[in-house]
Amino acid sequence: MAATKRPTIETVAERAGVSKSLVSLVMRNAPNVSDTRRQKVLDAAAELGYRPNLVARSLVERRTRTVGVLVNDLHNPFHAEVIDGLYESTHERGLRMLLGTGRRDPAQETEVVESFLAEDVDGLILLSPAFDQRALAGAAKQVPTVVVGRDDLRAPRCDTVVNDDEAGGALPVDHLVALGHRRIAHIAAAGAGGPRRREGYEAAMARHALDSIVLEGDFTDEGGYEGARALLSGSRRPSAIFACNDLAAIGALTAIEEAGLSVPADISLVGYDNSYLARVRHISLTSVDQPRAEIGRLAVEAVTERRERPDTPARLRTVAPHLVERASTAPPG
Amino acid sequence: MAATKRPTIETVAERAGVSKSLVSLVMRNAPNVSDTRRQKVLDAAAELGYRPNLVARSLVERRTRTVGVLVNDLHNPFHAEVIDGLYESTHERGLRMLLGTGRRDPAQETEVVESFLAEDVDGLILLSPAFDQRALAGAAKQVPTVVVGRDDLRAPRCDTVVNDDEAGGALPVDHLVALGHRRIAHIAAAGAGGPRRREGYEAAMARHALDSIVLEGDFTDEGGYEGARALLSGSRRPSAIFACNDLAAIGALTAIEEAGLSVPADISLVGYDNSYLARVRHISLTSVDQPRAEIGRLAVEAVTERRERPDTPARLRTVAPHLVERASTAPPG
DNA sequence: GTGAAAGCGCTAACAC
DNA sequence: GTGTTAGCGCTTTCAC
Repeated sequence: MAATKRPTIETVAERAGVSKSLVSLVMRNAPNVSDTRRQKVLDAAAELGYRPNLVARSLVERRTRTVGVLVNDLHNPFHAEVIDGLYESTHERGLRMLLGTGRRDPAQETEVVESFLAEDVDGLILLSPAFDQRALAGAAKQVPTVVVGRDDLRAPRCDTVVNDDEAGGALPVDHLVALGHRRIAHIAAAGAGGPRRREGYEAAMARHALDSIVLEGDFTDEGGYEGARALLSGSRRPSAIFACNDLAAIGALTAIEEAGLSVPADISLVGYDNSYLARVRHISLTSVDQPRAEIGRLAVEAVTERRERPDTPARLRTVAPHLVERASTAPPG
Repeated sequence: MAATKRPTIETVAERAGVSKSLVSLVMRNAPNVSDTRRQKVLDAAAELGYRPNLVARSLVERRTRTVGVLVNDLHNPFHAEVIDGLYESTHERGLRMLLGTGRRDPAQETEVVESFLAEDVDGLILLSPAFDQRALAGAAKQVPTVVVGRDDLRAPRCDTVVNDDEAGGALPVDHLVALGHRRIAHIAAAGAGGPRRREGYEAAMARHALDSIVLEGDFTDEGGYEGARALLSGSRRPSAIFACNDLAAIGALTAIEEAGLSVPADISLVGYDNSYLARVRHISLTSVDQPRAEIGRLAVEAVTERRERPDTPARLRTVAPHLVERASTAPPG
């Protein structure tokens, strides 16, 4: 602050009695420096509390070692965990992380991306953006860009990292069938991985020669609640419900209990995301887990690889989901 | 990327046939520019897709318009929401947000703060840091620093923003007493606001001439579960339980149901944080809300104010919690 | 191995 | 109102 001025490379050079370039080399652990002088510089730097100014370094290197992460919804616990994974891998590679959110509004998201670009970020990571194709293509032209969580949004030189939602949609079916269930319903959702999960569910049901029972819902508590109510009021009640995500599953749980039924005695329930919610003992929801840390790792890898080879074709990276069994599923009563 | 080089202020100046400084003024909406030339510059910039290089600007202005936010645990839904509030207010003031996490390890946190300082951030916002006094004082000496969520960590020129946990601890008691409860237990926790909440609880109980019943737990599901089990197995069962946070309340809920009792018929239950969990209909937990958006707003305000007047004494900003009533509390059966 | 000099893209004085 | 000049603090040729 006002009090003490931040020391510069020049101050250190004078103090150590060497040139600025030598200090620069030492601060970056360059190999070709004699041990005596290196130590001299290090001592001087330590005494002065010198820290290289990253802004100046970024300017001259024309790279900031920063990635811009755009998240459409920070409240979503799933995203929070992906961010955590992202942070881990950026940190490992010595990258910093700039965070922005567009609140699901394409105009705001564009604005955030613009500011990332102005900042000269090394890469852009977009978590389930609400973005349109054009905006994405524009960004991808300027900087390594990767979309996470949507595989319907493509652009040249823009990489994608997704969980294999189709495989994920099949897992609950296989699990429930193995337990003995035959009437397995799905509460579906549009957007993000919803349709893919549904496709996976339907394919798996067909594979087991069972009839699909699909109800349109959404990714919310409310959507799951309404969906389950509709299912329970129908003529032939399902013995198991697979909801599009954990939150919808909890909504379904509420409806099931309100109907005087219990989980898993009367109805088995499966969610998706293996979020915080699913892990709470009181809920203990069987759920499909997306490996978040790996998603983060792959996204950062995509950015760094594209920096090195900007013109390789856009690549889709997929991670495999797996089922985590908990107390909400059991053989049919 | 490699393909198109990013245009600079010079390119725009040539294209528009004016000087660099004029372009600079226009890009920052300076008032004293004639409309004709302003438009000329704007057109040239648009044609070239020019965007001022923020890194260069930061270097010369000696400020980055960036705040570094250190969060000890991104998984914690409470923090995620504070970050959201923080983002809102930084965004409003044209600040960008750099995010880092130290995973509750003081050494890692220090490292993150070091990198923020090297980056020349305008301010530091630390969410419940695991930091020690010394490290904090060091940071606060260099840049406006504010600690959020801990009031036991002070340093000169370092501001603090906390929820008034003591007041928050009293709210559930008043609410429960109003409903007719007299045997109200508290599951306490050490760390963060735990002790203050407990003090608030104890003071309120005393005020109502009731005996405190406190059980040491922690901020986890498990802690709440064990705490509630102990309370339920005691000779005189409480008619209401106030847990140190929502997660512990959910743990207590599990224990209560396992004991064959129900909420709120047999036991009323109150949590703290009014998190995502409390709002899920299936849980519908009465809980003490900390105004997260306001916390974020105050933290950013603290940073900007201290930038202007670095030497004002450290200031503690407090926000008032309030109780959100839901289905988990009712008059004693 | 080490130092001198140039310049990254921008803003801020200062002239006109 | 507008243009010119001098840096911001660093890395990077390029000599030595």
